[in-house]
Amino acid sequence: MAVATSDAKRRDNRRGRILDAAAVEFARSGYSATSVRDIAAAAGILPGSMYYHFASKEDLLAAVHAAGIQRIKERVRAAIETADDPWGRLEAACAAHVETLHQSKDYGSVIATEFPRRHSPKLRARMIEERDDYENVFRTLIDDLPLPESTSRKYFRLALIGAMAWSIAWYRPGDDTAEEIARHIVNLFRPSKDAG
Amino acid sequence: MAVATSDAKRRDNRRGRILDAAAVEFARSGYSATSVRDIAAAAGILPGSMYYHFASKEDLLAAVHAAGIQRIKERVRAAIETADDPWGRLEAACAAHVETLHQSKDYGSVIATEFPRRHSPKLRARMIEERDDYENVFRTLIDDLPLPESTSRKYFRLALIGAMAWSIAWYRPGDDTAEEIARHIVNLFRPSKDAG
DNA sequence: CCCAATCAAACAAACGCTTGCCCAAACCGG
DNA sequence: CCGGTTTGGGCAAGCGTTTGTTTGATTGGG
Repeated sequence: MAVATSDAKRRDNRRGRILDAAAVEFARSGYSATSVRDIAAAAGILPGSMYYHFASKEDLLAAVHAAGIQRIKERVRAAIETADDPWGRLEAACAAHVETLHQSKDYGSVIATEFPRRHSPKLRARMIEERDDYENVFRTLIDDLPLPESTSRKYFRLALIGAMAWSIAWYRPGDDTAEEIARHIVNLFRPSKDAG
Repeated sequence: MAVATSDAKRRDNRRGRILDAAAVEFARSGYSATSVRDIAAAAGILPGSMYYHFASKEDLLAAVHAAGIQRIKERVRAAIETADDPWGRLEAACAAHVETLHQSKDYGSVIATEFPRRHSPKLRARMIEERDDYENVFRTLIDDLPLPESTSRKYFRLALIGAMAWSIAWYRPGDDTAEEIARHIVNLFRPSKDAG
């Protein structure tokens, strides 16, 4: 049991290092512009060695995407617990979302950057499913908000997620923190602005 | 003069056909995943013939980007003229922006999809310059809005443009029209929601 | 001594790009 | 009008490189 765990841990470490390297490279250059050799070099292995752990480059992207969704979902879920009122919970969730998105060593920006449409049907379906599952967290949060009846909660969610995702296009280190960005964005969507 | 015009027209037509094809392919698959052979096939020429009109594949992207910015800027500028009040002008601008972004045969989605960071310094500088110039249109529009002092106009602009840009990630033909999407999004950003 | 894990090397295919050639239309002195 | 010349534009072919992937040998900890 202890041996099995150690084995699994080590395998995960190797696999994890490749996964980390792939996330960094995919985030920097995009999937198509990243070569298996780039990833291997960043992970400190030879290109062929990757294929012991992953069936293909596409499989690697799928793993990065799944891990990225899992992490951001965990962090957002944890952040929600720190607040009680609906708007506070949304703000906490957005702060965690933006923060995770901008950690370059993380998988976040791959999610905001790789469009499902551009990948094979199989991978596309997986990506959409995982994203929908994650976005349901926000769906619930937004359902709990006291909003005017005229406000479309669907567009609220899409616009909010879009505004946050787009931040990776303009954000530069040294700008505001992720928390400040999230607070500003949420405030824009708050009907009674004078409450902020 | 008439002959010269005809010559220029024909040259522009050839060049234009390659440009159109490149825009379509770049929009569908992204720059890196699009080959010169793909573009040539879509334009009905052989791969080598492209290099008579453009120095490189990167040059072709630069031309698509410049043309895309020019078109969307023209349309947004024209749309602004159709309204008088600040919020109406912003809504008209956003409708034109989203509409242009979603016309698949157009160059709009290349703008929202190709991140300057991922290209060579030279091209990156060009892209950023053109985008900034275009975004100044929105900067002016937003400056004219009557907003609470607590509202950051910078984040207003970034969030608004992000929300619209992200629509290419979720929009499917058959959904709402670009005008409806823009109206919904602008309403979300309007402080007095009951005015809509 | 075994077997999980990695390396070294190479594969075929696709890549961006270059070159040399060719045809048709435009040009222009006579 | 003519007919030689220029030239815009595309074709055919292939350059060297890089791509994702495979394979067979090798290694080292349990």
